Amino acid sequence: MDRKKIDELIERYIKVSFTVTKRAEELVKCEIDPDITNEQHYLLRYIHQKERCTSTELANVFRVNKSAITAMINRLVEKGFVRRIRDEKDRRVIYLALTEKGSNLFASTEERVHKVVGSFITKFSEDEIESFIQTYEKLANVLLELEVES
Amino acid sequence: MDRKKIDELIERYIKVSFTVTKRAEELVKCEIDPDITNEQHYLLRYIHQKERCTSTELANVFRVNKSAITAMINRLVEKGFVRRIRDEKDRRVIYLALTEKGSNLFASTEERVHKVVGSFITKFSEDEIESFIQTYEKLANVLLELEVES
DNA sequence: TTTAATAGTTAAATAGTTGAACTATTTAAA
DNA sequence: TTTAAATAGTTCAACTATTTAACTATTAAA
Repeated sequence: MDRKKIDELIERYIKVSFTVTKRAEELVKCEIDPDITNEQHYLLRYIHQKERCTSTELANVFRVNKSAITAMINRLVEKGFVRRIRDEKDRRVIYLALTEKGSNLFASTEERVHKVVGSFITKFSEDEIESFIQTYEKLANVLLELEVES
Repeated sequence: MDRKKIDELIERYIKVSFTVTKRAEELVKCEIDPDITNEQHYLLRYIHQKERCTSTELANVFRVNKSAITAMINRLVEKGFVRRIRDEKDRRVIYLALTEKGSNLFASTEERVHKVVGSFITKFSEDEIESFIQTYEKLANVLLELEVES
């Protein structure tokens, strides 16, 4: 691959990822309950998927400091969507889980988010979207592997 | 495409885009001058590319209210990276442009960002990355067309 | 049994964001 | 032509998200 082509691809990637990220965030915002933010919805998604998890785990997955997680989780706890459960074996650890209310909010919101994502994905052929996502997943794995080095 | 496959693709897309976005933001942050934020770098990039633009245009491209742009541009002006230029024909309009200092900062930062993006892109074959970006661009266009409807 | 490390919180500071109210200016309508 | 509507941008208050440093509590290791 020659230098010129590489530079062209880099420029295109930077531009397109900017556009898609901004627009996708906006679409998600339209679908979620106005009572929560996009980031809060992503937290609910992660906790839902794991059933329960710790602040340290969230900080690592969301790439922020633990204190940022404390602040966001506090808001979700205040709103009654998340609860803290102290580990009885290791009393330093506090597990986070969705409440009934949080679970319901997540389910109904995620259904709308799925619909809107689906409305775009179905504009592509199965082959095209499958190979797109495969490359995207490879890229994600490359980025995830970096962590080992740091 | 059957329902089950669609749902699988949606799940994979949501997951992978989350991961890549978070990790990419983190990498950019490592490369940019600690004196500016990622969003500020993206503003510098856009203004650089357009040579000059307005707040209204930035608000539309960055998908935020104009008052958010005012706040961010104020910070960049205070730091001496951006200057405001009043349009003499239509005195409501204020053009934004990079200063010499802003231009230099952007150039050196963008070089590092290019390098790090390049280090990932070159892990893929030209064919694979070309078709990945093509689909990504199609997706961006689908999202950009929505604007007309709203 | 001190010392290290780990898990999480608090507090101060800053960036980014929205929404409403505002100024200034230009365009359009009566 | 004068008044009303639209446009461009700013200000302000309130809020979320974030970092860094200092902190508490608890567990693991020397």
